[in-house]
Amino acid sequence: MYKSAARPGERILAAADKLFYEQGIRAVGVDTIAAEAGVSKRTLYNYYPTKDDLIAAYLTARFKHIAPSDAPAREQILAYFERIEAMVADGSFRGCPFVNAVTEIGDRKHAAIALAVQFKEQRRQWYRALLERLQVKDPDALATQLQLLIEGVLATSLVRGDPGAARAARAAAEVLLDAAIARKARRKR
Amino acid sequence: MYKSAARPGERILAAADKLFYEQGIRAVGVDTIAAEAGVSKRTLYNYYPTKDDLIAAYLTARFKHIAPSDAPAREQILAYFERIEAMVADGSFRGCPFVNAVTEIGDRKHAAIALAVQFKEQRRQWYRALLERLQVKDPDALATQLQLLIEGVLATSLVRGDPGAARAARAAAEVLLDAAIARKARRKR
DNA sequence: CTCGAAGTAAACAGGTCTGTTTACCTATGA
DNA sequence: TCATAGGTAAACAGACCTGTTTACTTCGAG
Repeated sequence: MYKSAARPGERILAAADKLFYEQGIRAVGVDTIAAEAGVSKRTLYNYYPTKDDLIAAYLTARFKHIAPSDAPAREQILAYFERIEAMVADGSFRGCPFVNAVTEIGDRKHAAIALAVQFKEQRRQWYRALLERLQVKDPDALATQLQLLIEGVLATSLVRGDPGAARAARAAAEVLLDAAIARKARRKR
Repeated sequence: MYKSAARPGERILAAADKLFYEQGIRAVGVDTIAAEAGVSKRTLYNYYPTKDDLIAAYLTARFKHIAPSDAPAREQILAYFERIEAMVADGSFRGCPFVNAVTEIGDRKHAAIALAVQFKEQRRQWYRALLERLQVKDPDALATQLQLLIEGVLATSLVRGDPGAARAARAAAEVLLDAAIARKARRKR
């Protein structure tokens, strides 16, 4: 039984996602979101009692876990840089939504800040798990370093939409991986 | 002949710098800046005809060239990570003002975006010059990679004010430097 | 002494924002 | 049939924003 393309709640969230990400959280008003969703403001406030709730819902929805894969760990790690490169190349990239939210929000007690911290840590753990499979010496430290490269690519690509940054980061990640694996091998000898 | 602690124009810029950086460009209104500077709004608009002019002046003032130094190149590079670590540790760090401006502004034709791009490129060239002194194989590529680490540290420290990120980045930079120098040495043999 | 530049204080104009309210509509299930 | 849940449309309240204007003050140079 189809009532419309999607339920109001979903359409609102989709509109918020598009507008918040493309234009920024502070730059977009609730009226604009309601119009984009094809929904009255009354309905929007029925689903999300405040704009802050909508912001939190937007980030929560972006908080996707990465599907586990059996592909080689090294390839999975490097593939992430390639995905960013593709997003930058097609012009749809506007930085990391979580970092942007932290920049825009100011209030450190806003739910969005905690979500951002959690998201980054979840990603770091994802790297760490892959690195453990590679049996590098200090997976935790290397995971942090790889994530620093990722963050660097996100920020750099926001400022200057040049896919070259992602390629450079990928190359740097390879150097770090090789160094960690070589050290391990040396230790093994 | 002292008229007051500082000229109105300088006080306005100092107030704008403090408030824009600490709270964000969009979060701070001109009234607040005028009050902080101890200046009437009329005077503020006399010095900076629009808020955008004030934003541009704020970023231009942040656009400092790094003083040339005779210290060893490698130490100069690593010292930058330590400076960031110190800023994060004392709680005064709120991200890179240029990246924040790009995030907050939206309009790609705003003078602030060009300033941000120039600033990042200027920094990259600074690394490149130092790396040339170290005679690494591809100073340009390595400069980009080091800057990615820097950007990563800035973003990560904004989200989570943990000085550990800066230390991890410093360690990663050392690995990249060592790898580039070792490759060079190997090539020399 | 006086004139003009540069400043203050405060109101105002016109716009936008979040959030509320009012009045109306429409489909569905008992 | 008809009550009701859930929706629309549009006005409204109150805050805040950028930028302008008006009227008044202060102070130094000629």
